[in-house]
Amino acid sequence: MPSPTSIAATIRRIPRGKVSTYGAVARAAGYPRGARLVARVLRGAFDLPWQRVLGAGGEIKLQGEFAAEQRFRLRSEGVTFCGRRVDMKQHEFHFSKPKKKKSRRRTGRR
DNA sequence: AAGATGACGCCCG
DNA sequence: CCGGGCGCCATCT
Repeated sequence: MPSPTSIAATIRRIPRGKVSTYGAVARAAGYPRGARLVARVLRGAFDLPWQRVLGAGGEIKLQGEFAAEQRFRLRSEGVTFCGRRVDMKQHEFHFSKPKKKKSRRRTGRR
C-alpha cells in the first residue's frame, strides 16, 4: 500500500556510496509517476539520506549551497562525478521491485 | 473549487 | 548542450 512512508523507506534502502533518482525511487515505492512526491518527501524528512537522491541522469537538482553540500557529501561517501553529474553506471543503486509474482521456492530443485 | 507551485521526467527544436 | 513546454501528483492560497 503506497504511502509517503514507503517512499521514505525506499530512500533509506539506498546504501552508502550508492545513489538513485526521483523517478527510480518513485517506481520502487509504487508510484510510477510520483517523482514529485519523492521530492516532497525529501523536503519534509530531513532525516533521510537525501544526498543519495538525484534527478534523471544523475544530475543534482538542488540549487546554490545545497547543491555544493550534496556534491560534497556524496564525494565523501566515495561517489565519483562525471562533470556536473554522478557517474551513474558506477553508483546507481538498482532497487528490487517486489512484484505480485510469487517467489520461486528453490528454483531448480532436484 | 480553481489556479499556482514545486529537490521531477521526457520530448522537441 | 540548452531552453521551452507539457504531463504528473499532492499541497497551499
